[in-house]
Amino acid sequence: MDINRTLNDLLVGLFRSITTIEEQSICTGEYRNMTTNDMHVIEAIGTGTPRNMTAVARALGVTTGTLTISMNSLVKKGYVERVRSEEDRRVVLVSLTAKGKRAFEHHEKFHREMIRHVVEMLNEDEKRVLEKSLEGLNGFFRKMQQQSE
Amino acid sequence: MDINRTLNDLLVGLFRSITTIEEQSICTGEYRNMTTNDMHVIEAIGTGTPRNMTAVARALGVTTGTLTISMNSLVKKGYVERVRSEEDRRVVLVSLTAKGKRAFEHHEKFHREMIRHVVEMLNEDEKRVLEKSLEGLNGFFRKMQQQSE
DNA sequence: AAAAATGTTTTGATACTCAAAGCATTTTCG
DNA sequence: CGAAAATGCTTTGAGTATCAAAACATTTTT
Repeated sequence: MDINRTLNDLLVGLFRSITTIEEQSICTGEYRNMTTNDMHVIEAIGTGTPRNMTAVARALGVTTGTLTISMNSLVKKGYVERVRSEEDRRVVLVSLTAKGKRAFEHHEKFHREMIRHVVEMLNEDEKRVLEKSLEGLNGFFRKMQQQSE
Repeated sequence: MDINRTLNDLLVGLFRSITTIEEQSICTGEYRNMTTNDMHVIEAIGTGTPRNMTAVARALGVTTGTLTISMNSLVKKGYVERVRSEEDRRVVLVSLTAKGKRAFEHHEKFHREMIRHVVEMLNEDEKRVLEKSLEGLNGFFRKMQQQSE
């Protein structure tokens, strides 16, 4: 079962790479003062209609307390806008500023390039196989996660 | 090109799952007081002959200052042993204690299980496609890394 | 109207990170 | 040889990230 060894090494290597490279290639230039965490928060807020803190926190898997801290920094850096909801004044709605949207787009582009690079070397059948494998993996992990809850 | 979108979502989801599940399933039981970071340091030290701080720090991609802090905690928790080298008294050699080796083994087992589960649900062709895709990703990251150096 | 629930922020504590300064030891070279 | 440079590690100072629990404001329930 040598393929197991290979897959393991690949996955481990990939993990190390993704964290470091994503950081290196995203938090640069105009976005130099942005951390990886900032980027993930921006990604979770998205470019649609404003979202409240609880929803974003849940999407990120952190507490709202933690998210408040992140937002403080993002607002100060000019990526995010905070508005109290008029309908329910307990709620805080967050959304991306123009600068925040540019950063979002920058991140998306990184992802698209990454995918393009992988997909480029696969034919249609292989793409479908990859999709199926990844879905299987996702299912497995979802199951594990539910088990431990 | 809707498959690109799907693949991207799958990869992003997968990445999120793996980090949380790894944490949940490793830092438990006997290893409750261990952080993910602790685990990665233990992994980098390995079960072979003692290694010096600089080598371990480089393997982890952190500064030696950061590693010193991690080591303080790991030594206090009883996972790691620190010894000044006799040949070159500037050098500090770190190695896993018996408890540290058990933790290492526990982590390895998690990886093996994960891979086993993944591989189990793929046939030979699918395995090869997955391998090829992961290699593609690795290639992409290597290229990016070289660019930014 | 009082009590409970909800949404967010604040607080207090711990972990992780880096750059730069400091310390001890070894190597280099005049 | 002996001073200067280099090496290996730790400490320091500062910033970010994290959580649980307490505090606060507002809305909903009773």
